Amino acid sequence: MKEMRSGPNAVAMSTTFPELFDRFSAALLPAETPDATILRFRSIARAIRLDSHGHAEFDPKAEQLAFVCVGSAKLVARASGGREQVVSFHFAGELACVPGGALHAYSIEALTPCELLAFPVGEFLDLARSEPAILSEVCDRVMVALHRASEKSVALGRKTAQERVCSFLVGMTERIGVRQGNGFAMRLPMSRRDIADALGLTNETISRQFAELRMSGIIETSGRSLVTVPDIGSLRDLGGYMQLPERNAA
Amino acid sequence: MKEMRSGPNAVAMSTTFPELFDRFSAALLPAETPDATILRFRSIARAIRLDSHGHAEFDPKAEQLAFVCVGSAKLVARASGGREQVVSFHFAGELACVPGGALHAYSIEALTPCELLAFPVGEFLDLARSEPAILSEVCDRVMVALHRASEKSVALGRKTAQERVCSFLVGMTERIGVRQGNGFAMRLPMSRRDIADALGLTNETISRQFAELRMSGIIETSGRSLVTVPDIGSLRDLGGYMQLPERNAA
DNA sequence: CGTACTTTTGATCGAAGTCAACTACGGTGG
DNA sequence: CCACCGTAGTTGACTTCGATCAAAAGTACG
Repeated sequence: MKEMRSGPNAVAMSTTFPELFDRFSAALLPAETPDATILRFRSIARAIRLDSHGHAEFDPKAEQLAFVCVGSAKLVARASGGREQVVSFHFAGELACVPGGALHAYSIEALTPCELLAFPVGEFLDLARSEPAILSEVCDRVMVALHRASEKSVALGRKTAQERVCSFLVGMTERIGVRQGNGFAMRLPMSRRDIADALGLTNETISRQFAELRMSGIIETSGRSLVTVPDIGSLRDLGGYMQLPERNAA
Repeated sequence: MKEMRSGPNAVAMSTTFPELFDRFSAALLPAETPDATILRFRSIARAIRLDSHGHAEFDPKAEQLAFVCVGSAKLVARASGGREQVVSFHFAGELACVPGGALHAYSIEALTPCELLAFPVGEFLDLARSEPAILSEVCDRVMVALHRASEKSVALGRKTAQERVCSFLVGMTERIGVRQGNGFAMRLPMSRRDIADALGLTNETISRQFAELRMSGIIETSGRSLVTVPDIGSLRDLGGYMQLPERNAA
């Protein structure tokens, strides 16, 4: 029971536990799941409510699955010397895997007010085993996370600052962008610093890259968080991606 | 059937398909799996035999699961300008996830002569759904891969060259090292260049870091591939890891 | 035993980091 | 509603770590 500790900004909020759990079960538990199983998932779920910038630390030995019910969050790893790496960003409806027994310290931090359900992986998978459809859904989601991590390692390992920023923006338009003519508009919930920590850069470098992209008309910004991309193609061209030979009709 | 294309070094080798498949099924299919299911796995498995440095390209649209039956391999992503990132190394008995529909081009390349079984993910998971134990095992392995990727992104995003090399060596001792007194010895199947491509550095930098570690007595080397680590603790201290507060007895 | 490739070592360069100062956004209270 | 203030973001000057370019030395292969 002591395995989760919430940070200073952890705060009571509106949504009730049943409401949170409903969002989880709507997303991950198939309709035909027996009530008994649902109840057992309920009994291992732990609600975490975070104010903006609030953070949740977990027992470093116990791996967790965290379902984001509302809001958005980042999964952060800490290395020596206070260095932070944002491993992934997560939006409502997504599942985050918080490693246990790792050599870095992981935590989940809220980008916006945020409500999560955390499950110890072991017990979660034990239950899921009784319902292949759940296991299959979890497996799919973990694979998506792995693919994102693979793509990201290319950026972190081999790309320039500009390419990293462009790939980041391409990825974000796909996840939270709303179509706008030829391009996209989006409200980024994370700070320049968060972006820097995700891309292995500094906030100054992010700022400079945003400035350049603004100059060349690739993006427009308004306020701290609103970004519009008039033409997603030119942004993608700057992402350092492999030019795929496939060019046939969909 | 045209989804897999083997490179110039793909070559015929000793192990027969039934032998390869047995290794796969011993690792991933539980004893109680019905013969019909085993047969269906067999029918979607595709054997890939690679000479040292041979490579296998896959249909970029179709995600694959590749089980390494014998030998060792690297999962490589290619970005524009011929840049390569080694996403992960894999040894016999491990499962590699080759992303499909990605913005980079992925391939598997042999470090040593190597034999794989490749499965299209969709069909694989369809079959696995009938046997929760298989799904559960795959899920576990994919999570391990995700954790490694998370830890690696800390290295790529926030660590110095020396810290990256030390974390790499720490990870390798855990995977292929053989205990030797206080430390470990191992034969690294990958070249300096492979290590560089995995750590987001150059082969020159790897060479220089190895030289420094040799100087300070942290490692000893013999020939190109033999590395011994007299004291794993001092190597770990240089890895830039979080100094975990946990210091209690096991 | 020779030869081709990998590794090592050295010298120089450049992209991003660091340090510092200034600006502007957006939330709070008057 | 507007003025104020703290934080986040921007911009500039300089530094640094690892990349790049080049050449020598070492391995392991035929």
